[in-house]
Amino acid sequence: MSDTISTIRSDFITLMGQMVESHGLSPISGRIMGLLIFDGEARSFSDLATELGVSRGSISANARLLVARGSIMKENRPGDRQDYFRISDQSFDVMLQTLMQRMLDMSGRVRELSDRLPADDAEGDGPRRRLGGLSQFYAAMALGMRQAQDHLTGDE
Amino acid sequence: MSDTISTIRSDFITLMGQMVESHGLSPISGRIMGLLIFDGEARSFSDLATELGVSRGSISANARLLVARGSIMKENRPGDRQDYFRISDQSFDVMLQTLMQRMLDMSGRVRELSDRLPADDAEGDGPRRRLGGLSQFYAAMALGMRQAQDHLTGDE
DNA sequence: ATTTTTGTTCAGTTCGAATTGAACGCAGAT
DNA sequence: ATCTGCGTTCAATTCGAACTGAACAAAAAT
Repeated sequence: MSDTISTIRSDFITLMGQMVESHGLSPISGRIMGLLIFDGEARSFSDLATELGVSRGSISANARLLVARGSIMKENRPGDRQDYFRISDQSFDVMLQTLMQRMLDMSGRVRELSDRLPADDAEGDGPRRRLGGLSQFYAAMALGMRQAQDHLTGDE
Repeated sequence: MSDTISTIRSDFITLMGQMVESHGLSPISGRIMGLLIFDGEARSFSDLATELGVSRGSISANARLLVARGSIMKENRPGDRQDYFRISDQSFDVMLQTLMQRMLDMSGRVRELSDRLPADDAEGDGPRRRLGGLSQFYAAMALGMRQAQDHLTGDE
């Protein structure tokens, strides 16, 4: 079988590169996260560029973004000028939080519009009600994610 | 104030064009849905092209996709060869279902990889555990969306 | 028969996000 | 002082998804 650990590792990194697009991140950001999740320990800036086969410029930009989000952490070691990165304990939570925030934003924006609409005429059915429904939809999604969050942090 | 209904309608359509990107749809698909949600009633193929200011080719492709997803419905009227479209009652549910399915897929794909990994050595901490955690993460997201679904269909 | 209306198809174009790569500044080593 | 290694920056490039628009087929109207 070709099921060596390094094959799985490589597959996982590729998979992460694809999956994170639904989180609004670039492929390289996903692959960085994938590599750091798999390895667990801290890896150097150069390692990332070499192992992922991408330019240092890309590592710089993407790593900075991931650090800002709280998905990964930058470490600096005395006597070593290289930057090291490791996956953050909250990396999953950050993903969840980000998605949840986006849902709340959408809910709010739709609610703003629906609130400016005059009351629907006749028996309930009108634009205001429909937009209100969409706003509720996003609010329910956000709530569902909060429950997912509770579920994940609860039994640990 | 410039808060005429048509302004709000236009803003909502624009907003939908932006929001649906997180659902993996194109801007035009979102604007079609936005227009149909706002108006509630059925609109003709030509109306959509004219009001949204896009090519008929785009309407054709995007409307077909939305019909296939179950987000909108095509109507044909006797003695009128135009196609009419209206928002589907399940349009919100389809969005939810789609996202939930994606989460389940991700959970499964990560699980596949983690299952091929040898048991972690030492005290629990290893790649297998971390990938397992990610798989659980996506599973929890899917569960959260099911709860959102229940929440939405429950109190109506 | 011819013209018009309607939706589909697909080759070409547009557009922007992602990535590259070279220039740069900084800091330690020689 | 010079050189080397490290990370940042930004102009240029790549690449693909989204969109266009013209050609087309089908069906009704003239």
